[in-house]
Amino acid sequence: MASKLRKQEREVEKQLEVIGDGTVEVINVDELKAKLMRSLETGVPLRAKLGADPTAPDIHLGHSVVLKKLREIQDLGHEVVFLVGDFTALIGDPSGRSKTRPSLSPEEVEENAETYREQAFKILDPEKTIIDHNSRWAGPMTFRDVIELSGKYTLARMLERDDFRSRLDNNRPISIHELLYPLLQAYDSVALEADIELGGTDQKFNLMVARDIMREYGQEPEIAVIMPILVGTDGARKMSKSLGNYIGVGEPPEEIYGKVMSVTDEVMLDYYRVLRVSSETEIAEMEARIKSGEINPKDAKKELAKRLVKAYYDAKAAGAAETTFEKVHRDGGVPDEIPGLTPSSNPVDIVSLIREAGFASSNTEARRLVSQGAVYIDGERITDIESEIAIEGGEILKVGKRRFARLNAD
RNA sequence: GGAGGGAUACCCAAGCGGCCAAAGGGGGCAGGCUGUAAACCUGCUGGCAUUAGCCUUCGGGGGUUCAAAUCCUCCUCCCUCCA
Repeated sequence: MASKLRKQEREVEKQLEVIGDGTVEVINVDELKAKLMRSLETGVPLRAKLGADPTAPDIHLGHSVVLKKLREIQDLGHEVVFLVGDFTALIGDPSGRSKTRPSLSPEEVEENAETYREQAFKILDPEKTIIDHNSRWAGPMTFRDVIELSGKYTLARMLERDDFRSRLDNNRPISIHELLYPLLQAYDSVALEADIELGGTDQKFNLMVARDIMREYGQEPEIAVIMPILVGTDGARKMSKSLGNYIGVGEPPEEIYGKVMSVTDEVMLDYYRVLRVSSETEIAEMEARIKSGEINPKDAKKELAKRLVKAYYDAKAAGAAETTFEKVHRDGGVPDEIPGLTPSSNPVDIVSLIREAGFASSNTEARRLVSQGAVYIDGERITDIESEIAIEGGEILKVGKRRFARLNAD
């Protein structure tokens, strides 16, 4: 009996470690411990929730931080609910910014959600993931229900949120529905009776509200597992699709590889850490070696790029992406696979050729590229805007460092 | 209900009668260098034609003027304050 108990304790400790690894914060660890203990005793898995806003369907490395944690929890045998915020999406824009997002139709939401799911399942185990939609309970809610829900929270507490506080202080607008948002999200947890909710640090406030609201509804508050936010490829702002500084998990291998390579050395180290590509000790060691000059940061970055491609494709794709990258960027060569192009006339003037290849959106831009020395045919730089190119077939048009087309004689 | 502020190119933001295709920054693109699509330096960044030049753009319409992003007027939208 005593040994069984000890075994359980060890299991709980193990799970706590797995869940806590790489997090910024777990609120609250003691409560989590109690939940885990009870789960082991009763054999009922915990239910972990992740809310997904189906407005921007491309899952990127930033999302992967949270999804990966969810997968780990899943692998511990717990239940994972992937909650599509279709109802919230129909209302409009909840977060920060002033710009109103156009409301989406249910069809659009479903379409986005489908893409989202597909990509999320590159990380989550599709067999063990429960998909739900918050319209299921939020839709039938009456105004009366909403008032009741609103009555469980105060403005003062809402204003604890930095975002709201600073907007209020700076005389910037806060619309009412924005105040409702955390409540709605919190209610999702009530409806699901979630044990755990995942989120980035930017979600901390919402997660705390959820805990409070759950208590108000007589439930045990969920555990907030808070993950770090991943910085975008620009190294300045958080990774997000709308900022265009993201690396999508659904992008082609060469693209992922290349984008990782374009990131600064500093961001690279951050990616190693936040994406937990290596263990903390390995990363620390690597960092020291880079500092001492023992390792070239470039090689560390290549390793990162390769591992990430491997995570979303396989080792073969990673190798191929690396080969292509080396060929193009180190050796100034040509990738194996490049799109073909049959010009509308032969010979063609260089400006039309560039435009037909889609490498410039106007003649002026095409001319600019030529005069900047960005254009090559078979490795030979074209500097004369008037150049007429006679095509025999097989010539390689290169514009800039990374845009290629193979020309066909027609 | 009252008073005020604002809308400028991909984004932020100057300009407030001509010298404005419109400062500056960001982003993007290109070149150089390199360790790479890092960092750094330089250039370009409305379109057509590239010689000159022409056309379109400063929330929308209408005006004033030889000439407007800049002045007047109406409209639309956004924000703030007072009530």
